[in-house]
Amino acid sequence: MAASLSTLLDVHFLVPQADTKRNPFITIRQKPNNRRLNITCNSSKSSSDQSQTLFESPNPNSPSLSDQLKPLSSTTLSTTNDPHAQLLSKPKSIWINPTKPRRYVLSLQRQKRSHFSHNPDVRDFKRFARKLNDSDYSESSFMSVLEQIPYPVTRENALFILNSLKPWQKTHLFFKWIKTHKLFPLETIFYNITMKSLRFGRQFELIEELANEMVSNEIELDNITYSTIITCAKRCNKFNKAVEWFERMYKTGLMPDEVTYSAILDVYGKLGKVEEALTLYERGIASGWKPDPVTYSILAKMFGESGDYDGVRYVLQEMKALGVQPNVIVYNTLIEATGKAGKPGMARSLFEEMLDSGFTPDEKTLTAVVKVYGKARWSKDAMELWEKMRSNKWPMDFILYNTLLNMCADLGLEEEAERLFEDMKGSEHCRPDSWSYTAMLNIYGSGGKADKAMLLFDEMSERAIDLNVMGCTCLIQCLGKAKRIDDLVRVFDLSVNKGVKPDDRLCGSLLSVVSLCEQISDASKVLSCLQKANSKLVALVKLVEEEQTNFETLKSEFRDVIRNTVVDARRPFCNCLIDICRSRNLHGRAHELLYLGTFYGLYPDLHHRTADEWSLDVRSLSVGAANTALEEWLGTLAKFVQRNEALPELFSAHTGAGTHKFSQGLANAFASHVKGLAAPFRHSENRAGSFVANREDLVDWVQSRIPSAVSP
DNA sequence: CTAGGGTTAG
Repeated sequence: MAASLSTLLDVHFLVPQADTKRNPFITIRQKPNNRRLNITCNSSKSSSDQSQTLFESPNPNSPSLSDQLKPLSSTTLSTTNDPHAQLLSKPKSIWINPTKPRRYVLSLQRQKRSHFSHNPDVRDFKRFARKLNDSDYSESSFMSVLEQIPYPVTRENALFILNSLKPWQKTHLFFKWIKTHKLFPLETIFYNITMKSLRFGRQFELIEELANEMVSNEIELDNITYSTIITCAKRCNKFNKAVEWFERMYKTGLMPDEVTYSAILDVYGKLGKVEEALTLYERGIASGWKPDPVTYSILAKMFGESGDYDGVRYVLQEMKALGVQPNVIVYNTLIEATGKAGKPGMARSLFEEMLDSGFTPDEKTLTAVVKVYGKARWSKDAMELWEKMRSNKWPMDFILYNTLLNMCADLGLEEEAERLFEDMKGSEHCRPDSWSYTAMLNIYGSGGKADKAMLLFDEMSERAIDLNVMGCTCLIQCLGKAKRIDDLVRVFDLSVNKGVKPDDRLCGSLLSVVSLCEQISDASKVLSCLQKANSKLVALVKLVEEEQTNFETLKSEFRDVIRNTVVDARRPFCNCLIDICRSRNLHGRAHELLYLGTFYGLYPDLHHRTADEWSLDVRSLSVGAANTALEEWLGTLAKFVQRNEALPELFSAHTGAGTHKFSQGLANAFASHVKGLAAPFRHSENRAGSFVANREDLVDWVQSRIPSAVSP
């Protein structure tokens, strides 16, 4: 793929670069983040990441900036060879410099479609098409029905049938039938219609076969052919093929129109090649193209995928500059993109602007907005939105319902979720599915409502809705917290028997229950579940609990388990192991595990030091791990005090403010631990979720405890 | 899906 940019820029476009200096229209608009300066070949990173490449030496495979900016006149087609040369005389568009011949990367006129007329006998053919569609799948029975085709089989009738058939196999068979019977010459449109059907079946190989057949039979490939090929390749994730056919189009001298052009723009977007897409876009603009909303939807989606706020702003700015009005889809994409870029306020104003412009939001709009509000923890806005949805009778679908439920789970809105869930049960088209149940189990799990969770579990069996692995994880967490170990074992065994494949998160959940078990007998019941899912992890637990275990053995087994664990579950595993140690009074082992976790990079942001302040951030730690980390830290500080080394004015520990309704635990546990140690940390008044101590108090405290060491 | 491009869920 790395070659595409250079080929597009240097060979196939065969056009001079837009003169942005002389072009008053372009110069007023800024590319996001000065993108011009950091063109990279594989720009899948976000714009902020890309800034790192700003001063690096250029990739030898990618054209240098000056290469890209130099006029390509030496390699271009001459003006007179340009099939669209007449466009050069396009009268006084303000941004076209009339003294400078301009080359075009796309045709400003969309390919016209010839519409085929309906015959009087279309009714017969309609009936016959239905018969073919109802026929058996096999080639032989399709062909036997086909023998009864009404007459005359004119070009129009054949096109009508071709257009009506599905699935793709039947379209393809009928196409071959037309070909063998040679009733009339196969024009481009026959190929185009057939390819479209093949695209539904994602049959890229067959499409390519037809395209090559067109080339060898000298049947013209037009913009419709190319855009169909390109979008099929895209849907089959054959992006290199999409680019290849786009380049082939230029080679044959055919200009893409805006449909084909935006199709390839989307290919670059899907590849995360932001620079390339922008270059294409700008060259289109420089050709005098006024893109339609589809193009901006593609660009907005691309920026949304990388969470690029500057990019989203660029899209808005461009639309405004060119006077393109967004439609519902563009608004949907923009709202989604601003949400992903972490700008909920912007997303909300876009939504309001959309309503003010008289648009009715659809399911996708509302799903996007709900996600934004949930992520931003804007419960009030979310609930107001829900009321509006009901009173305006805006459309709902089950994805929107499930998104609302997930949002309630994130915000801890149990009653609201229950109301929604009841709504779903009473609805015709949005009955709760396994995702809905998972969201409810999540809510009950976080809220410690084991009874309600078990009722749902039973209800799922009655309704034959499968519990998925996440639902199982939530339920197990919930039952573990409620100390209902026998129910937990029953749920686990039933789920596994029904085909739930335990993943690392589920194992983490079981492990955390082990740390909560006060009775050895309970712990061993849970461990026997874990044994079936991850026996190595159980072996590690045994090793951790065994006082005789030497550190090197622990280290190598720990590394082994962590290496075979998905990244997201690694820190939770270590947290739980530490909690197990703390609950078994194995404090030394807990410190060893914290050391190993830090050593293997599971706690990368635990410590921060500036000249004025040293801080400890335990927000991603469990209670036991946080306490262990605090002890470790105080021990280190004590050594500093004893050695009379330079200390900052302020010390702080961050436990998080617990914005989540159910997540107050860490701060409370931390406070009581601090109290137990009589350490001089106090809740910070101006920083929620932080404990602070000043140097003087801390030094006094350490000295009062000397010579007894603070930490092991 | 009436020859071609864009949007929704842990």
